[in-house]
Amino acid sequence: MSETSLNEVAVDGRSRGSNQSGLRAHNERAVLSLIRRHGELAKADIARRTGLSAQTASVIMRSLENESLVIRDQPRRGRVGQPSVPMRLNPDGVLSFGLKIGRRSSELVVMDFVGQIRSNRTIRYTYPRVSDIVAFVERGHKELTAEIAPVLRDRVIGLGVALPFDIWSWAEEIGAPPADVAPWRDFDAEAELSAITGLPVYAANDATAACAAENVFGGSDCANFVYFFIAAFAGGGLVINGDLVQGRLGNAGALGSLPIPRKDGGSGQLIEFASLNRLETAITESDGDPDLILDTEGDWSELSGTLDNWLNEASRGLAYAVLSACSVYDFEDAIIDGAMPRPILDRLVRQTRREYETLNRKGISPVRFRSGNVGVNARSLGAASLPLFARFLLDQRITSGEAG
Amino acid sequence: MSETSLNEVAVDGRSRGSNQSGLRAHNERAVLSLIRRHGELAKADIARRTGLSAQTASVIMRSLENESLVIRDQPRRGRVGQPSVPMRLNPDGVLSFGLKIGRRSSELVVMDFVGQIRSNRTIRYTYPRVSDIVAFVERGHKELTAEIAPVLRDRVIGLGVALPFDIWSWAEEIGAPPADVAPWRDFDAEAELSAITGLPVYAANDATAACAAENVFGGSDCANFVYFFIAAFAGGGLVINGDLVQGRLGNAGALGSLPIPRKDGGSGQLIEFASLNRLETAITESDGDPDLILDTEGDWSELSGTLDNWLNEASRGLAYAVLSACSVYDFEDAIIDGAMPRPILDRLVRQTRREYETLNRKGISPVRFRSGNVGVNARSLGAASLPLFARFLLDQRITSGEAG
DNA sequence: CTTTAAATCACTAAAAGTTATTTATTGCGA
DNA sequence: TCGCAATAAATAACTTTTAGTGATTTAAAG
Repeated sequence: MSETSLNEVAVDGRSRGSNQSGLRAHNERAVLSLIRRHGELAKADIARRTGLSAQTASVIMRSLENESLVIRDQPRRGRVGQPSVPMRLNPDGVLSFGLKIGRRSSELVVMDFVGQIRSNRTIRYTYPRVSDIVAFVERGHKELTAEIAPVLRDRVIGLGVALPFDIWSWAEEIGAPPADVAPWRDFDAEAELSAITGLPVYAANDATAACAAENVFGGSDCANFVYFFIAAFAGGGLVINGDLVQGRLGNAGALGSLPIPRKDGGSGQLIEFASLNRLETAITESDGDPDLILDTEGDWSELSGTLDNWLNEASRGLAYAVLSACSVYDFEDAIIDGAMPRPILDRLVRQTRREYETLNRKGISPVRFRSGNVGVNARSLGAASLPLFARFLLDQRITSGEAG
Repeated sequence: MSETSLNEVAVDGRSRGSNQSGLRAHNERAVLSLIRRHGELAKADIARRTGLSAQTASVIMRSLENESLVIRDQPRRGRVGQPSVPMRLNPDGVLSFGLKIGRRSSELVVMDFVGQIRSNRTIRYTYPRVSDIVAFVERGHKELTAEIAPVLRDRVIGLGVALPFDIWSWAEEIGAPPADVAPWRDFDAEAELSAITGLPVYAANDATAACAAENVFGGSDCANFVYFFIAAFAGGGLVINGDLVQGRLGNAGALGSLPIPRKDGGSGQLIEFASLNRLETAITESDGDPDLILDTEGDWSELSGTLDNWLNEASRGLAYAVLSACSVYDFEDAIIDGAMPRPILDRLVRQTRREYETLNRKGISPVRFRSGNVGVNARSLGAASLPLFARFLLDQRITSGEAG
C-alpha cells in the first residue's frame, strides 16, 4: 500500500467499500462465532449454518486449524456416512488480558480463547487512583506474563479495560477527595497502558464490558437484550442482532442515568435507586457494617430489613429502566447481573419482573427477564474479551447476499 | 442453485457467511448512498471516499450508469488535470409507491429516486378502516400508475407502507367502534397489498418510516439520531451509524410508550403528553374547533392558551423522552418533526431544549436538538423510501477490512 | 456391496487490486 | 501566443484473491 499520509482525503465513515480480504475476514469471524456458540461443529455443519459452500467452509477451517485457532475432536460415528470430525475452539489459541477497574478494587486477568480465567491479580483500595492502577498493571502484567507458558506468550493479542465512565464526577459518592480522582479526567487508557504493556489496548465502560461477557460467554441464544450490571454503580449495555453496541462515543447503555419517576413526583437517576452504593449508604445509616456487601459469596442475611428496602427501591427502578429501554428498542431479554450473591440477584430479578408487570406497557413488545449467567466476574471477563471483538468476533457488519 | 426445500437446515441468522455477489452488492450500495448524500461525485471522488480502488469504482459506476441509476453531469473544468465528470442519481432511475395510513387520512404517493413526490392521492376519514384503505390503494395504484410515463412503469420497485402499530388498541383514543378497528389486528399489509398491486410490499411503523425519510432526504450529515414524529400519535425512530434501526419485531423507536414522570408522582406514557390527539382533546374541552389542527399551513393562533399549555406538557414529556433515549444510546442529535406548522414545531423544539437543560444529565453525552428537515410529508416519503432500503441503501452491514 | 454423508481435489467464476497508458485539462516558460 | 511539463481522471490489460461447482475419495451404516 502506498504512502497516503499526505494528500489523504477523509474516507467517508458511513459508506465504506469493502474488498476480498474483508470478505474473507468476515467469513472467518462468522465461522469462529458460530463454533463459539455451538461448542463444536463439523465442517459440513458450518457450511450449512453459514450458508457458505462446503468447499469454502473447508478451506476456512483448514486455515483456522493451521493458525491453531481451532482443533479437531474425536470423529463422531454412529450415523450413516463418513464420520464427521467436530472442530472446537483451541483454548490455547488466543490469550488476552482484562483489567477491571472498580470502586473498591481492581482486577487483572489472563483469559484464554474459551473464556477461562488462567490467572489473576487483585488490588483493593478505598477509592481508585490513576497512579496506583498504573503501577498495579505494570507489576501485574509482568507477573502474569511470567506465568504464561513461553510457547503461548506470543498468543496474547491485547489488553481490554473495563472502567466506569467519568470516574472524576463521582468523587462525592465514593468518598474521595476531588483532587485524587481528578487525574482520571485526563487518563488516556489506550495510550498509557499500551505504553506499559506493549499490547493493543481496548477500553470500554465497565457495564458495557460485562454485557460483552454475557453476550460471548453467557451461553444464551438471545441476540437482542438489554443488560444491567449492579455494582457500586449501576450501568448497562446493549446487544442488538448479536452484536455488542458500544455507541458513538462508547457511552451506549448508560442505563444508570435513566430518569426514574419518583413516587412523590419528579424523577431520579436509576443509579440513585439500584446501586450497591445506595445499599451501602443505607447500611451505614442503620449502623450496619457496609463491608458485608463486599462478600459476594455470603448470604447477606444480617442486612434483613435494609436489604429488603433496597430490593424494593432497586427493583422498581429497574422495572422502569427496562420499560424505557424497551420503548427505545424492542429487546427480547432483559438481563440483570451484579456483584452480589446469586440468591440476592435472583430475588432482585423476580421482584423486578413483578414490578414490571404493574407498569403500563401499551405499545411495547413483550420482554423476558432473567439473571446473568456470567456473574460477579463479568466485568473482568468482558474486559478481556474486548481484544477478541477487535479480531475474532462478529461485531456488526455482514455483507448480505445469500451465500451458497 | 440446487433445490434445497427438503433437507434444508436452518441457516444461523447471526453468523451468516457472505460471498462475492454480496460483496459487490455492498459496494454498489455504498456508492449509491455516497452519491445520494453528496448530490454528485466523480468516479475518482467515489474511489477516495469509499476506499475502493479507482478501477473498482470505475467498474461499479459504469454498471450503475448502464442500469440508468446514475447519470453524468457536465465535466468540471478549472482545475489542473483531466476534467472530472460528476455523476448524480438519475431521478427517473427508480420509482416507488408510498402509503401513509394516518388517524384522519391516508395518502398514496409515487416517489422518484431523489425523493421527489411525482403524484399522489389522499383519502380522509374519521377513523381508518381496513376495507376503505384497501379499496383506496387498489384505485390509487391504478390511477397513479396510469400517470407514470409508460417507459418508466417497470422502474417501480415496490410499495412501502407506514402505519401505526396496534391500531386496534387505540379504538377509544380515536373514537372508533372497536368492531370497526378490529380487522387491523389480522391485517397482513405485505400479503394483501402485494396481491392488489403486484409489487413487493414493505411495512414499517409510521414514525419509523418518517425517521427513514429524515435520514435519507433530510440532508443532514448526522449518523446517530433519535427522532420523534408528533402527529395524532407520538412515535419515533432511531438512526445508528447512518442506518435506520427497525428493531427485532419492527418495534424499535416506540418512543410514544416511554414512561414520563408526572409532576405529582408516578408516570404516564409520552403519547399522553406530546400527541396531537391530546391537543385535540384539550381543544374540544375548551369548546374550540379541533379540526383547526388539521391545517398544517395555518398559524394556529386561535388556539392561544390551549396551545401554550399543550406545548408546556409536550416539551416536558419530550425532554424526558430524549433523556431516556440518550441513556440507552449516546445519540448525537435529537430531531423532532410533526404534522404541524413550522413555527409551532420550532417553538416545540426550543422549549424542549430548554426543558432538557433543567434535567439531571449526569453520565449522559451531550445531544443537539433540531427540528426535522422533511416536515409534514415525512411519513409518506418514508414509506416510499422503504423499498429503496431493501435494494439500494446501506441498511447495516459493512464488511470491514480496509479496502484500497 | 449399496447407500449415505463428510471431506476434498481440480477447476471455474467473480470480484477487486495493480500497473501502465490514455486523455484532457491547467499553468508556465520561451 | 505557442508548446510542453505537470496534473489528475479514467480506463485497459493483467494479476490476485476468494468463493462456488462438480466430480471424487473416504469411511461408515445397513
